[in-house]
Amino acid sequence: MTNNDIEKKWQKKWADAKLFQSNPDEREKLFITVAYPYPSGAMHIGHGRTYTVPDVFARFKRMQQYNVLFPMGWHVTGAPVIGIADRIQRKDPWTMDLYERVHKVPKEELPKLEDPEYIVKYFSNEYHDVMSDMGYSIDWRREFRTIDPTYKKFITWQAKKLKSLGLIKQGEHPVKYCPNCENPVGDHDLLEGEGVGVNELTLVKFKVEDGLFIVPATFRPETIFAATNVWLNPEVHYIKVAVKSGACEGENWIISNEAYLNLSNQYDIEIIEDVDPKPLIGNYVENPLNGEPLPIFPASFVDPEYGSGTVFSVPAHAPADYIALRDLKENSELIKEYDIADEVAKAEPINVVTVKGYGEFPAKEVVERMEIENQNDPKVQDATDELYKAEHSKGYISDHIENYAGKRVAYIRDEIKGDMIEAKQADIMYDFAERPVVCRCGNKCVVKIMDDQWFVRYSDEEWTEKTRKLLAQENIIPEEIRPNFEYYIGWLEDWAYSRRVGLGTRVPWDDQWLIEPLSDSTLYMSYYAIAKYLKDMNPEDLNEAFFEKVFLNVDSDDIKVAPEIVEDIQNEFNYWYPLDWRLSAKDLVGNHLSFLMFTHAAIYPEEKWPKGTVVFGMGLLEGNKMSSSKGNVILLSDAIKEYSADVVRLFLMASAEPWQDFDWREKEVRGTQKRLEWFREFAQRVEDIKGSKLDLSNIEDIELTRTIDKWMINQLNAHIKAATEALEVFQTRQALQHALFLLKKDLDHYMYRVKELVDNKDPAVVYVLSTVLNNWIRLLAPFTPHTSEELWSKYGGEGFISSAEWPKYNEDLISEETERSESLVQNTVKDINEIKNMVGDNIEKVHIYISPEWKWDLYKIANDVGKPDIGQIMGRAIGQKIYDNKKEIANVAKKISREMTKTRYIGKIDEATILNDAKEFIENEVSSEVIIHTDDSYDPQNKARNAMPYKPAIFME
RNA sequence: GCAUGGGUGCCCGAGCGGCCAAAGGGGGAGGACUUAAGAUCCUCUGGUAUAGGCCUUCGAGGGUUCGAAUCCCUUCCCAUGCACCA
Repeated sequence: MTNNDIEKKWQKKWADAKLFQSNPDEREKLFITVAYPYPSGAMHIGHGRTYTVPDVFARFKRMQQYNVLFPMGWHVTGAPVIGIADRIQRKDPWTMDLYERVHKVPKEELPKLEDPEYIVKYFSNEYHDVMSDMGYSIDWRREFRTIDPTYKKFITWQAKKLKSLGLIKQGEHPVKYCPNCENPVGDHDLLEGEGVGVNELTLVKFKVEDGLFIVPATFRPETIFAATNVWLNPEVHYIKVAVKSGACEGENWIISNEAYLNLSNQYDIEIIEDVDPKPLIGNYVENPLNGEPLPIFPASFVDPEYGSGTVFSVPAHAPADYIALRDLKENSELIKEYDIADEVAKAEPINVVTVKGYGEFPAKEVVERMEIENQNDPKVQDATDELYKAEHSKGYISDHIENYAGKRVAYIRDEIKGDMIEAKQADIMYDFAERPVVCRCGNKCVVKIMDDQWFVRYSDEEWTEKTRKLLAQENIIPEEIRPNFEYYIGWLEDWAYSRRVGLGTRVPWDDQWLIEPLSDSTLYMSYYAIAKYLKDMNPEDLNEAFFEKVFLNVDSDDIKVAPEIVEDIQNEFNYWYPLDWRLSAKDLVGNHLSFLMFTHAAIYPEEKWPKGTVVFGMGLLEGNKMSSSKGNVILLSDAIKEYSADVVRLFLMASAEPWQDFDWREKEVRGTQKRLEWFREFAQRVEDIKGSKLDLSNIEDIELTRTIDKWMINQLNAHIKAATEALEVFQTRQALQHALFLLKKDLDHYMYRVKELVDNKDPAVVYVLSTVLNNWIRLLAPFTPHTSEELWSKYGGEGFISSAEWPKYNEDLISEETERSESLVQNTVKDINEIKNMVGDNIEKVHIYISPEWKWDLYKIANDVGKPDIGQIMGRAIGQKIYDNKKEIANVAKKISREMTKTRYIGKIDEATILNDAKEFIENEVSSEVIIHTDDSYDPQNKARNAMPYKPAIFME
């Protein structure tokens, strides 16, 4: 039988025994969930880690005899699969290749992926199968997809509930939008411009004449104080538009024809006529902030696509403006053409921002330092980036600017913007941070303001406060990310609740919209508790009254489900809730995990609030970021075939703590595999050593006398303790360090120490090894359940190991004294060999001198004093008359003072017995005869006086 | 830029006031076993030292302390997130 076969065998046995089907009972419950996957591709080892952590924890808690519920569902709502299906339909080569080669979809299945619903069905089935192959202890009766009619009913209730609480409202919001498709577009729908942000710009109104404005857009409204002129590009097609409604109603603006596309999606504007820029050049506009007249100049760098296609010039602080002005001053032809000689001559940079490291005109400095040739030099962008960054982070408004002087640029910007909007001197517009942004249909995208969008009001103060309280009561693992949660909960603005495209549930009161997919995943852990009942019910019966009763115990005449069934369902919910642990990836802290907290805080009473959150790190593959789209992944199903589920689980759990990034390195996975094989062989070896059938449920108890045997049991107990404590807080790596690696190291050491006894079936050794194995199989069961089941059944364990009792440690069997005894032996061997190396090897006898009683007394005194204070130690030692040679006491006290910073005092240990116990071993290790002295009757070189507690003196001859 | 986390030996990574020249793995060197290879086990892997010692090291600089990889300040560098979406 291969390992894969063995694993399959146990998975079937677990399923047949319904081992992981959890129902309410008398035991203490534990409810753990992990963010359900969005199955748009095959499961890879990164996902493997995510779902193995809760399984390990669930199995651990189950062995501690908790009633554990670990369910799973499929988040299939959202837009990505729509795009994927579309690309498959178009036979987009990159997508086809990705799904055939990376996700390994069989050729005959591939065409079927044209249907988005088929995609999620296909991959959620794939996930289900791989999760089973991994041996996850999931209660599959509660499995669902988020487009199941019953689930949609649940979401409908949730939506209405939030709305009735006043937490959903309608509003406006800028989105990436394709005018051709007439739809908002997500990043995955773009051909170009993925990840490009939408920036908020200030549209500043420079008056040309009453009611007519040139409206340049800027990131830096504070620089308006230093404007010297306005730029128009003579080669650009400008138009005049009328604003038909809103705060700017009745105004006419001059913008570029290209800007119209974007701006018309944000303002209610209408084109009046074309505008020839040339006659405008040389005319004046009015600076809204200070009423200064500013001339209009020509510039070729003005991009008609960005903002409004016009620019106001700040030569002191904007490199492009500085160069454009310099170019213009040198271009007599242009000056003549537009007859602007006086104006150009007068135009000089004006300072507005003071920034450390720069003088009065930073733009001039940067341009000159970078040796920028002219306004079309690509280095202009670098110069701009540098200066914008510096002025934003370190700049202050200069002293001559009224009202704002001395304020930090970073803080004052929004204030200036707000003041100007209030005074109708400016307004807001949005534009992309980078271009181009192209929809998959091939058209350029714009920023559109959607004004009938629904929002969840996460900005609501009262709600935020309640959520903060929820957070404060929660366990967060790792604790370090709690500040992140605090930050996000405070920072979250209103969240767009509705979308136009994708799979999902309709907004109940406005069915042109779908509920945004992150918003249908904020309360669904409750659904797991009851999913097994709902599966076979008529969705039409699941009205709001039903959910109100089940979750909130609100009575109603409208409930259509039979009362006794409702009661069962309600009881089950009340049994499992609140959720004990929620697990999810790091990148969901700022949205999903926070939303979950918000929603629970809003809908449920405090006793139903979640109790713990665990956040995951990411996965690396041989040191590189894992990414399906780049093909840099290993599918979990392949890894299972190659190494077996237990090896994959073991590696994923051992290589990093859940919240750290793990790195899948083939070499180390092989190492893990060998380790597990070693463990299987070890079990067999114990039986071989025993020489008869090993029966783990019937280990003959015997009294241990040898130090080394006690030491091994001591180590076992210490490792059980450490592993247990680590697992309680999800430290899978730490737990495995003890439960596998360090325990193995100790066992290796033990076997080495007792190698002479192993052949004689020494009863103490057999007892120790059987006890170790008995505990060890159980210790590893959460991590390698299949291997543990196999060994457990093979060597006489009772029942399934999955429900066996978690090893208990005996605190009395863990003592520092025992630990120190063995290190005394080890250190002595080490010291002897070290000296031997230096002295040469014509050594026949090694004499070991043990520290006399009075030195132990002195050590104790030194320890009581607690500081290397020789005077005080001496005083007490003499007072207690521990020894009559004061000079010798002083010498030793000095040594102890130094030593005690390195070796902690744990009380006296019986060094004579310990060393005599290990005499044979030491002799073997140092290949000489060893004589252990408790006095200095034979001490030709006067070495015995070097003997110190925990460190015997050594003499060789 | 803002927020959070982090910089440790050849590499990955633990440690977070004194048992720290620093766990554990990987890699490397040597040894045992074996006809040999592999597997396994043992030892070593900062420098130096003919009696168990000494010296230097935990991004850089400064400080607190009898004592700092660990605490405080300054500084440099790296990772992640910053939203309409899984």
